[in-house]
Amino acid sequence: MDNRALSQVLGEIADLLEIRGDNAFKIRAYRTAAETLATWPQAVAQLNEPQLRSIPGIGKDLAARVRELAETGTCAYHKELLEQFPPTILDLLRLQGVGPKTVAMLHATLNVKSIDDLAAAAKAGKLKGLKGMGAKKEAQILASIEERAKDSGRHLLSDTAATAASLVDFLHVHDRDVELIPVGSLRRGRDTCGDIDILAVGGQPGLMDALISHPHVERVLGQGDTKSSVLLRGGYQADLRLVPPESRGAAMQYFTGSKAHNINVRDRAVQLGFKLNEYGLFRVDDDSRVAGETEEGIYRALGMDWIEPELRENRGEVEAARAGTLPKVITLADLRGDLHMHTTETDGKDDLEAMAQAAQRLGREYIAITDHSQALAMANGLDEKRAVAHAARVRALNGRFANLTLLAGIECDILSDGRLDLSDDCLAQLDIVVASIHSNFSQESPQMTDRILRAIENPWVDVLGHPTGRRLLQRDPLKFDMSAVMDSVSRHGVTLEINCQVERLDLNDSHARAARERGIPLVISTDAHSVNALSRLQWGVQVARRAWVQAGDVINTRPIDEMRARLRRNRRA
DNA sequence: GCCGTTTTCGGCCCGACTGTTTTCAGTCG
Repeated sequence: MDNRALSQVLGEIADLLEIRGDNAFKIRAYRTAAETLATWPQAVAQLNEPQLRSIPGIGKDLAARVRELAETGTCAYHKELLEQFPPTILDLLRLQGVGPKTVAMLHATLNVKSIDDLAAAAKAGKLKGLKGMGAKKEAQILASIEERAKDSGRHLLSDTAATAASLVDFLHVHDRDVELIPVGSLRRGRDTCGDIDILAVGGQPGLMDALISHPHVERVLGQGDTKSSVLLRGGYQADLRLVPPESRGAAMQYFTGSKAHNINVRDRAVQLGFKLNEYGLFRVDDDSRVAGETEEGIYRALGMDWIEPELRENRGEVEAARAGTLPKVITLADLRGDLHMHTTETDGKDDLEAMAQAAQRLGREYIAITDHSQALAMANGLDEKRAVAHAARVRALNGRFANLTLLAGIECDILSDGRLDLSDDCLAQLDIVVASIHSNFSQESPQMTDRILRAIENPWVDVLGHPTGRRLLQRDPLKFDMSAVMDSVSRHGVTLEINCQVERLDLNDSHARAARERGIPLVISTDAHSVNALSRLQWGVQVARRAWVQAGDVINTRPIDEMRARLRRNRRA
């Protein structure tokens, strides 16, 4: 069992305990353990009991549950809870505005067991009239069910990548020599992925049996000599295709997509008297093979430069590839610093020194410590006095970590009316201010637009953090006029963030591209709340690459002095 | 269920907002 699978079971136990109305601190213990294990750097299933107990938040009981899961693949306690509530009831908790109490009440009174049950009850008007429910609540529930339906069957990019990687590892045990290449939306780096497509170059048909024997396979959707599909635990569909070496490039090109990109490329092939399919590029008149072993060969034969997978969305890349004007997109190695992270001073899991040490180990040249401001009371946000004192502690660490500079910043809340949560006087004393929205998400567009514009006008705002507030597969972006906001940040020299939290990836690719085209500076930051999360920069880079972003567009690719000179507070004439 | 130079019990970040109420329960982060 990998760490994510273990973490998922513990998380489900927490959810079920919550629905059952169990002890809140016990629930929290399971929840924090789930979070810790999900990103733990070692394979947790390989650890023995004392090693497990040395992990913070894992005690006697949780260590035993983890050992049980590692050894048997299941856990009696989890099963016992699932006998009280069907597993589909957990989906209800993911609905915006529906929590454990509501789920328990709906289950007890209307025998609601799934999202479908709830939708039917809401449509029949059975919710209003129940304790604590009115017409508004019923409408809100229906709306969030609709929001969810849009995303059904999709998964976060990072989860998909991890699942694909574990599948590849598993298949390699059965055939060490086969080359396994994940393609599809995963290779294109989309923020969410529908299914997992893996090419097996030069593999033997026995590989199909191996796939089907994977312990996470719930159902075999189809099995043939060259293609098999399975449904994995967690709702992933995975397709494995055997490809002969001479078709390697053609298959990669074909199965990486996107569909729209491929249509455009095939159209180009037809114009030139070729036929392009997953086996190769062929001349129409005599069916002779022109290319197919490599993607480069195919694109070259079509008079194009090779196109980075992230760009293959038919957003002008085919034309640019023909003209030789494709961008040299940013890579992870281009980034020198990280300008958004939290510590135990507010809601981070690791303290200032630990974060600095980890950043140094990762080779960052500079980091900004940006803990929360006072409006986020539940995160123990900083008031002005604490903000200034915390900044002093951050600056005092400079010199302690070779080749790492620490900047004292804050992630300051944008209040409902657009004022900032701390005074200008306080913000002026810091090195960087990231301004973000964490409350009142449901304002209508005019009000929300005014709110953000007002915040941007504050002279001490350097960066707009996770600008659209979306949470992938959970919450739609805030409603506001993005174009007006981009005009304003452009005028005021404010930087827009690409936030690397895997469920945010905010800005998204198309907004980031629009920003880049307007010359708006970007920053790619982790928003890490723990040491482990500091390595998350790759996901933001993925978004940036899809947005045609080049190293020069991103301020944290610069050496520290140049980066600081680009911050709004240091740009005043 | 975890944790502990206040350690084997008794703590465990908690305020804002919404929709339902007539003083509050539930959700969010």
